Amino acid sequence: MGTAKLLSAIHFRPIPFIVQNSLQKLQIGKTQYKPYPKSLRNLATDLIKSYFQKGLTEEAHKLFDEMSERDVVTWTAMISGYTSSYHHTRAWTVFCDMLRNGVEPNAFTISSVLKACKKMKSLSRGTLVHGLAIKTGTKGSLYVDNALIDMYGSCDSMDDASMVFEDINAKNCVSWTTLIAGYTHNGDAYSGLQLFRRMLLEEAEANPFTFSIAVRACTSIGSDILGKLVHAAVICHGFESSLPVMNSILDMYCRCGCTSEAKQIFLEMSQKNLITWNTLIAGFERLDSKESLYIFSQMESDGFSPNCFTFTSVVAACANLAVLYCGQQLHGGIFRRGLNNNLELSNALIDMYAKCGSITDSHKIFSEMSCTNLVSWTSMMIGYGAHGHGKKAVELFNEMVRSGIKPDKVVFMAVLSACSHAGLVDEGLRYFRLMKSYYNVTPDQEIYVCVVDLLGRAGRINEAYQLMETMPFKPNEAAWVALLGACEAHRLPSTVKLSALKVLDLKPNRVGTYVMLSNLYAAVGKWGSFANLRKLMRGTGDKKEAARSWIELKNQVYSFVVGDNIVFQNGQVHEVLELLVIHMKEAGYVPNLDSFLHDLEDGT
DNA sequence: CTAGGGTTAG
Repeated sequence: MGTAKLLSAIHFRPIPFIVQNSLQKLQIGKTQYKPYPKSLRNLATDLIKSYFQKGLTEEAHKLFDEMSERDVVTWTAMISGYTSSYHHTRAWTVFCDMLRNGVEPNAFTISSVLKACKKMKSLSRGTLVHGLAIKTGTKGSLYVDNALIDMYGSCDSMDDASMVFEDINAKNCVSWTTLIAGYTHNGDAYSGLQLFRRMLLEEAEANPFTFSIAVRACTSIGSDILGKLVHAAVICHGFESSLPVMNSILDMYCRCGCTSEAKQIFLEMSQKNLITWNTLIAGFERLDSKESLYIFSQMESDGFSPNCFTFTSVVAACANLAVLYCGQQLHGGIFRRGLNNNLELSNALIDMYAKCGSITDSHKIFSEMSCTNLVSWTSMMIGYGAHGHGKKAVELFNEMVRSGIKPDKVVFMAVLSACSHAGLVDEGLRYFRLMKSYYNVTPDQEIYVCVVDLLGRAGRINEAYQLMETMPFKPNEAAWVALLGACEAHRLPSTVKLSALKVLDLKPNRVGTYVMLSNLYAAVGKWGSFANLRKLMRGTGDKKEAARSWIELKNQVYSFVVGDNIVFQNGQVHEVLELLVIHMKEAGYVPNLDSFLHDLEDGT
């Protein structure tokens, strides 16, 4: 019976005992023909491999258990099967069993188990295997050495990775690429690029893999200048035809903010795939959300079908633009395509609905998710915070902790900001203390700014100022801006002046600060200082953009600034705005017209 | 039976 035939027979309905029968039948010939046992094992190994490829790990395990004779190849097939199907710990267990059974590992085994160590991020086990590789003489095989580089690189041990690399006398392309990737993934992209340069100088053979990781290194540094150099090298080596390489170049230009370069590359690319479109759409979501929606419509008319990556970006674009109707339409498309179970996409939808003002829809998505992660909870809490439901955000935090998810820095920023906007000062301060003492998260500068804001908004300016003095950082611009806003809101002219001057010291061109300060001078009748400051402001060359508001009405977004005659744009918009003003007055809102008057005098 | 690369969220 041929292997192929046997394999196809069990393809759809794997029944191990049938296989076992077949194997036993084959064993009849064992006494007559010596080579049979070996081919028998080969056949079983082929089966194991085939089971793993189909994702049938249990079947592979059963067959392995039923085998009377196993050689290195069989053991290795199990190890590499488990490793490539994300059962790293089981791969390790099999490896240990193998050693206990007295089977000596070969180069195949060692590189497979090193991959498992890499996935487990276990430096201790990886180092153990390194020693074993030396003992068994398998170190020296390029496969083993390259796997060692990769393992050390993934376990944040770049010195060891580099040592193994330098020890190889016949380095190949994989050796170079793996080490470059190691540096880049460890946040040391400069060393990665330095190595890449050395590689080109030594005229080692580079392939598309090498170039895409080099481009990625430039992206993580955020340097389009280096990126352009690598791009030139790509052209010199004739890898412009490689789609992965061009996709990473496109990503690099997007993330470095080079809008026109990104567009040009995209237009010039002779072949594009879904990843190409997704990269461009994701890039423009960050740079120009409106444009990313336009690109999305082009993609569909170009015959590409969006996947969850695509939708995640365009949903985020809707969140940035606060266009609810558009977001709802996308949500419909997501549902039709059955993508509504994707974790990242659901997280983006939570954020979108919250930013578009529909917090109930955010919660509906959140509550219907089959699995959630830290980001899901955080998005929901940020949504509640922005809608003024500080209590709900805090409740959610406690529920999250109870469900066994460990909070990180961003969650605490969400809690603190929610407390700040809901006036839950003491609650916020309690979490700030627990953050260090109980959750073991070290507060950074951004967290301190949140707490300054928390105290400031509540009018506890002195405490806010004290915290700024005692925090382990020199107060940055953001901290002073938070204090400045608080002082202004609580009408404390002397502290406004102090903090405004501090902000100007740290960021001389911040026009908003000049505006606040000049309004302050005007309020106390110091017209001379007021005029001086306004003059200074013009000298900064940084113009304050007029504050823009917008309203979405019947699938159309209308934006306007002070003084726009909205009746001309659309009578209905005007009506809606009038209604809003009535509601606001009913709710007791008294507009602050202090600064408004001065702006009129200034003629702006 | 063995090694390296391209797109997603707070």
